[in-house]
Amino acid sequence: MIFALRPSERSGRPTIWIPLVRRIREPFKGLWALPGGPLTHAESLQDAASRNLRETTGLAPSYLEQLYAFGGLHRSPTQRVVSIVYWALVQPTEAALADESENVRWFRADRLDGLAFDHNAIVEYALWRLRNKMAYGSIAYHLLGEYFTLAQVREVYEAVLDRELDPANFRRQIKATPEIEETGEYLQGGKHRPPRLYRFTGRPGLDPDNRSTP
Amino acid sequence: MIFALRPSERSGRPTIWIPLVRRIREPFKGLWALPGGPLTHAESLQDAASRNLRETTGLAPSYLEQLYAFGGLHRSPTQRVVSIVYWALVQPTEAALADESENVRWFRADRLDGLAFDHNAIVEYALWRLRNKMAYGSIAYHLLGEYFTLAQVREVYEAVLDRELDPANFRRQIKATPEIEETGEYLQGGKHRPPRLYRFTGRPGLDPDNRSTP
DNA sequence: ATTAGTTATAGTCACTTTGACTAGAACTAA
DNA sequence: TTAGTTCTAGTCAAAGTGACTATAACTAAT
Repeated sequence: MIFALRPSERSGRPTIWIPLVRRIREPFKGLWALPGGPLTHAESLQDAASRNLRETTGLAPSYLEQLYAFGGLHRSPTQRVVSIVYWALVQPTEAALADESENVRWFRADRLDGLAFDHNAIVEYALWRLRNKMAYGSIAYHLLGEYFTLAQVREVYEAVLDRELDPANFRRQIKATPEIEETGEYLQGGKHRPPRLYRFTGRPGLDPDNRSTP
Repeated sequence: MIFALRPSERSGRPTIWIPLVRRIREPFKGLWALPGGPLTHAESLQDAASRNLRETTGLAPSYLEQLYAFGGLHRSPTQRVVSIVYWALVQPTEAALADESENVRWFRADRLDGLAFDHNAIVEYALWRLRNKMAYGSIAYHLLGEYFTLAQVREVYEAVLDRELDPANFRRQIKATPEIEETGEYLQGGKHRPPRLYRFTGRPGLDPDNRSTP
């Protein structure tokens, strides 16, 4: 499951979107589903997730993490399927490059319905995890480019948490995190005072399965 | 992976222990390993975890949650193995009933070394998750019986976080959580003022894979 | 019966964090 | 030059936290 920021159709403010692929065979032929594919013998779980991501959407994520292993008995009507689901965050520049076609399209993550299999529940759970991680850790920056303004960070938080935040208080909190670095640059071109640009210097935590990989 | 509270050999204060099983065949024959087994076609992931737990140790956990899916290429020297690991908390009364034998024995979770496969790394990760969950959510109570004193809760925190906590401040925090209910009972038999007994009224969150199960 | 020892429990105090709010700074567009 | 907008720095009260003190309530020893 891939999360990316895109401007809302109406307000133009950033919202959370995910790409889905259309099922071209049974079961659930014609319905939209999460991209995915089989695990081969020669690749780790994370490598398989990366590869499937690239093959179906052409995306290379800046953040990739295991979400959950789903293995209920009746997930697919035809056979027993165990899905080890990963979720990714991609930066806007990346997301813009994603292949879009008749069978691959972006949707707003909070307005999905009628997906194949149990994919609606999976998206729900991923959104819940995203909100949790956001409230605690430093993950919002993987949805932005290398340089960003504090207002952009706030918009990410507002999009994910679905509520407005006080600009002054939010700024105070972000500036207290040591991983955010001030740059000398300013974003020009707005119709107002130009905001300072910042940079994220932290590294995402390694997945436990990859810790001992050389 | 099963966590339970047991008194330390030296200090007698509660510490975290897990049961391990001895490998009776190659690879890693003779080494200690986490209990586990195959997933059959007719059971969900959680059911399989429960069953394997019961079959190897005789335990029925009061708390069971998916930990992580491990699928690195070289986890086993003989074949490719993907392990979907669950972790459980059991109450002391339960833990005392566990089968112990030549090939099943309890170990201190923080003093393990030389386990089979990548099981050392898995235990490390589980302990990290346990500490995290403990600091935030209400999970410590699943390691205790139905009734407990606030000092017992504090000892659980101290065992998992591996540091001492101020009794007065800890008490203030716990009493602020609405899920902890005062009972009229007191624990008798100590050589000092008898502490009040409390009860935990919260329910553990459902695993996402089981949400739609009837 | 009294006292010492131990833990339970309540409370104080300084310090930090948080949410609501005010105000000035710095830019663009009219 | 002025109005409009956002950026940015503050203030202030409320709530939470860590260190600490003091009293309550029991048991065991004298």
